[in-house]
Amino acid sequence: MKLTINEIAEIAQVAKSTVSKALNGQKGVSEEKRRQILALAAELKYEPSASAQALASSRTGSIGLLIPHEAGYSLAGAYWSAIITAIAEVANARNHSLLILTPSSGDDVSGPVEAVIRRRNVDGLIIGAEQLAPEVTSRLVEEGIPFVFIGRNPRIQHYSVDVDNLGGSDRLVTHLLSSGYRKIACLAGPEAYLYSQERVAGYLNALHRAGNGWKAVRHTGYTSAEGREAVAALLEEHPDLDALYITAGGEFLLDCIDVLRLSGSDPRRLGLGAFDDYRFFDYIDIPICTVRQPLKAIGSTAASILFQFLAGNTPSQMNQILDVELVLR
Amino acid sequence: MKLTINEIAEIAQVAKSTVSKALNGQKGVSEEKRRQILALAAELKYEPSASAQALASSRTGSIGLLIPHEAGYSLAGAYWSAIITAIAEVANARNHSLLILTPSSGDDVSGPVEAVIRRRNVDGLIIGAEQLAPEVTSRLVEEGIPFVFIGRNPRIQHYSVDVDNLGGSDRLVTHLLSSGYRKIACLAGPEAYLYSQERVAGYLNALHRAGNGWKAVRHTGYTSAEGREAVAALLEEHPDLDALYITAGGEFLLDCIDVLRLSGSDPRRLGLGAFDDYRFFDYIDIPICTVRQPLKAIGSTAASILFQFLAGNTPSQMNQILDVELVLR
DNA sequence: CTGAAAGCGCTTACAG
DNA sequence: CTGAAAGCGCTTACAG
Repeated sequence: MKLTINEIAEIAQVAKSTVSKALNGQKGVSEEKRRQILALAAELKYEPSASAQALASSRTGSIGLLIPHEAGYSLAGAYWSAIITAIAEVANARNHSLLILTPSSGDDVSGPVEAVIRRRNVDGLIIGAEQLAPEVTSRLVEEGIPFVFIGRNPRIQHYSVDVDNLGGSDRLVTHLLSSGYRKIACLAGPEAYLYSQERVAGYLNALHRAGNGWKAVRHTGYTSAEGREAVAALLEEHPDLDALYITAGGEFLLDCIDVLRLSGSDPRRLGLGAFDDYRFFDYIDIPICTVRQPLKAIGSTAASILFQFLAGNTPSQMNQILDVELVLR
Repeated sequence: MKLTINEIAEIAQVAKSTVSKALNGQKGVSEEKRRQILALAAELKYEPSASAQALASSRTGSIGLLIPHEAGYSLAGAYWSAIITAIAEVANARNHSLLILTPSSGDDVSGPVEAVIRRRNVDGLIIGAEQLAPEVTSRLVEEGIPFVFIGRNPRIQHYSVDVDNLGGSDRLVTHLLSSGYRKIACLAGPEAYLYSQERVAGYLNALHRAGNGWKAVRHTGYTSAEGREAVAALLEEHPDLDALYITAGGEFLLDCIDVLRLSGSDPRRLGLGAFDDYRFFDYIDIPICTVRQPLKAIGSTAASILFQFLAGNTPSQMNQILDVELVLR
């Protein structure tokens, strides 16, 4: 049968409340009894029942990662995969479980959030921030469920971990300029996303600083069809462009390369830049410079901030901005 | 405050046991009361507390996915990422949460398993099967915690979802043969892994059926260093090989391609085959034929089998083998 | 069909 | 410091 706190109490000849205090490191137990009880629990390999503890203390011992469904489109699987691993590592170290929450296909993120609020099955949430409606997070605030953003949301001020989109973009475009390209067009993700805006701003900054007058920006959604159309349009409007900076990576980038190839223009002649790095870029026949995001650090930083909240502390900084790395090819 | 079954009972003017039965679809409630209670609960958006339900019923309402840490090496992030998504989808549909379990770095899989046994925080487990020690799963069996394998384990007979490694391998090598290659070497993963053995067997089958006498097999671990060394050794021992079949994909494959390039031999002249497909193979300058695994189906099938167990049913088939798809380039 | 009661395994005031 | 008791929000025999 399951080993409970009652057995421990009986064997140790103390009240179970004493066992509970000893195990949880609370004051009100003599050092001697504490040692005895701790030793006994270790010997018997006792661990408390997660659900009993959760019910009694109203802390579940688990945190949730809420992945917006659309994330699958814009980001390669590698993105969330690396982040999950990093979060799991931190959660492990803190003796917490990691719940993966994701809307049923077709639904938005409010479903899982409402479920979490009602079922009370996590102590806090890490949330992919883009495309989140303010109503959703205000529910979380009402209910006192702490959460941390990965990325930021233009409509919601909240604690977040993000990367230096502006600086990374600026440095990448500066590199393209220093490589001799002068007509660098920018293909960006949805205009509503903060990181799209920032990456475009970095692009414009770099051009401005270099005194480069030629510019062309186009926003697009992340579906294959939209991306292809956008590249085609850019090529048509600016047949003289000599470089293309795409503010996203993954599958989306591959779609763009497809169109470049089909257009008859030789992509190898074009300067190519992208945000998000993949090792396989080393293996394709087109040199492409990228900005690499510190995925593991994003995950572990977000988790650490959440655990600060759970411990009752408020982080000093609202937005944690992590550095990115330029990968030149 | 939290809306509980007591409030529902009070408003509906019935006992809370009646509410519980109505909500859980148990018999012993008049149709009329059931309708009333269900309507009230829906109106008030009542959902039971996960921890209270777990404690009282000793079912947690969540399942766990146990990812062996080493998986990160041998398989690209895409592998588990796709599987997680598929499992989450099924768990969602069944109103269950998905817990991600992974050993702390450096540890093996027994840590999370023992934690699950003691803390009782999942109803069942989906486990990456390779490299699992029989002692670990026998603990699960003792404790009555149901589990399903993804992949199979040579030392443990258990319910599993796997892909047709043998057939896929056979078909791929047969294709290489029909393309005119005659000296096809096979670089396989660790010999202890069942899928390595099966993929090699498929390779040998294809050669044998074609009456092709030339063969060369080498096993290797999945670290970058081991992989590189193995390719180099293969090239040295068999300078006349005209094709290479690598029974794994992802980062490992990229390491192998590195060595081929460095060796001075032109990889474009070589027939190249691999197990596991990635879209970016379309973009590298070496044509490479692959076997594509149905990742989503692996995840959702494993989850379905687990839920069958949880419902008290035993699947008719012990090993579910899913078809793979050849991708020719 | 209906409801009062006990119990799941903990935590947390509270009294001694 | 120590322990008896109540309570967390459910489920599940059990009696009516």
